[in-house]
Amino acid sequence: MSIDHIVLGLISLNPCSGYDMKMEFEQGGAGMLSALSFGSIYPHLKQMEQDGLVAAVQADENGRRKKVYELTAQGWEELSDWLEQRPAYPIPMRDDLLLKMLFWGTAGEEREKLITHLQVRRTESNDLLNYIRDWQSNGKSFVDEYTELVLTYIQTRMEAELNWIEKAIEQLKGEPHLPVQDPHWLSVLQKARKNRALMREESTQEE
Amino acid sequence: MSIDHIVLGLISLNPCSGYDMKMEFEQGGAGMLSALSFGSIYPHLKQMEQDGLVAAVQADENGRRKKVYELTAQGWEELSDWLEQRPAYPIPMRDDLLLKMLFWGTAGEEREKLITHLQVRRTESNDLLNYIRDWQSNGKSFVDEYTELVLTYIQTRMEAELNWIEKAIEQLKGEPHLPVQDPHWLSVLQKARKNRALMREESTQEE
DNA sequence: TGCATCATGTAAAATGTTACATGATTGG
DNA sequence: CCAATCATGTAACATTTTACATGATGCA
Repeated sequence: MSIDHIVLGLISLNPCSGYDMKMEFEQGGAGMLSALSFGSIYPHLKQMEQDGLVAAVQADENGRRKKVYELTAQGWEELSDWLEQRPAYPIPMRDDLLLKMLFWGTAGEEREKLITHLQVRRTESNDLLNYIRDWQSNGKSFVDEYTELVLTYIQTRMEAELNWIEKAIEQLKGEPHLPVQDPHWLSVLQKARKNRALMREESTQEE
Repeated sequence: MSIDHIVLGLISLNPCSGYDMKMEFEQGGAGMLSALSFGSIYPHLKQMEQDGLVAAVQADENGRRKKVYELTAQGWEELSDWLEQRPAYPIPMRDDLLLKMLFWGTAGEEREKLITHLQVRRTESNDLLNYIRDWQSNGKSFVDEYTELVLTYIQTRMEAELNWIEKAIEQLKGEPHLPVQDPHWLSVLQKARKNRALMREESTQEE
């Protein structure tokens, strides 16, 4: 997969300009699956035009100069080739909240703070879920059978996340659990390690 | 969030070397949330040592030279600061399969091929799910209450995905649906656009 | 008139990956 | 003894974002 394929796909839905694409990423449906900046979009379009994948038509919409791109035969070809290729398995999502939770215990952070993080996430995910629900019946966007399946996927994923958040918050409001599995006694050693580091700091400052 | 924070977190779990971290990303639990290469890990560790966030101890494990890193007081501090900061909302996941589905209709691809893609994905996701289930009771890895919640999250997400795949395959085996929402008649215009592009190609070749 | 939005583009800076170089040790 | 794995590191390369430059139009 590459940016070029996403660009090709967007144009296949509807001929559009670089600016239109950016809007699609920021406010449209494509934004849920990818993000792209102007500094990336324009040079790519330029290159793709040189390669004969897309063709620009100088269009003037409401008197505003605009370069609207359409796919060439070669562009349709390339898009089709990509679609048929076996999709790459998604690379791990770098999720700040989850990553923090992984280290929450050893760093000895307060449970209350983590609950707050989860509540914030709940609000944000809920907003996004509502946005997607609106989106597929907003009367403006193109939604075919395949798009609908993608939207269902994202909704399902969001709903599963919200359920999990609810349960996680409930659990964290209760008493802390002991480690489930800790064959090397890391949770025990960890406190000593941290204290040692802090001690060393003190003695250095005393010098 | 940055790589430094992930590195700090990994060391907080257990003092380790650059090589250990890579292994953790490839085969351990951290790999589900992030990926990192040697070319990224080593320079970062070097920089972080200079900045006083970590300290290297020349350790020899089984006669093999090894640089094991431990957090300094400043390192613990920095980790703690990051953990308390409001987590960034995860950036859109660039999922090849979903992206392809978004463009499947306009490109006029065959439904059978998409079903195959979904079946492959089902197998891969199923393998990953089994791996995670094993992981939390493999007798080797550290799993505390927070880690367990993260693992539950990933499992929930995977199960939701597998359910969705099942339903999607069923639907695609049936008759195609008409677009749910298409205010600008894109699906109608699209065929003409593609044909026009292909025609132009032919006439060019004839010259 | 002046600010927000539309619209395109470039160059510098940041960031990360791939490929390579190096060398020790374990196990078949 | 030779291949695989352990282990660290660098430099070239690829890619992307950020910041900046430019200019037109709509509207208050």
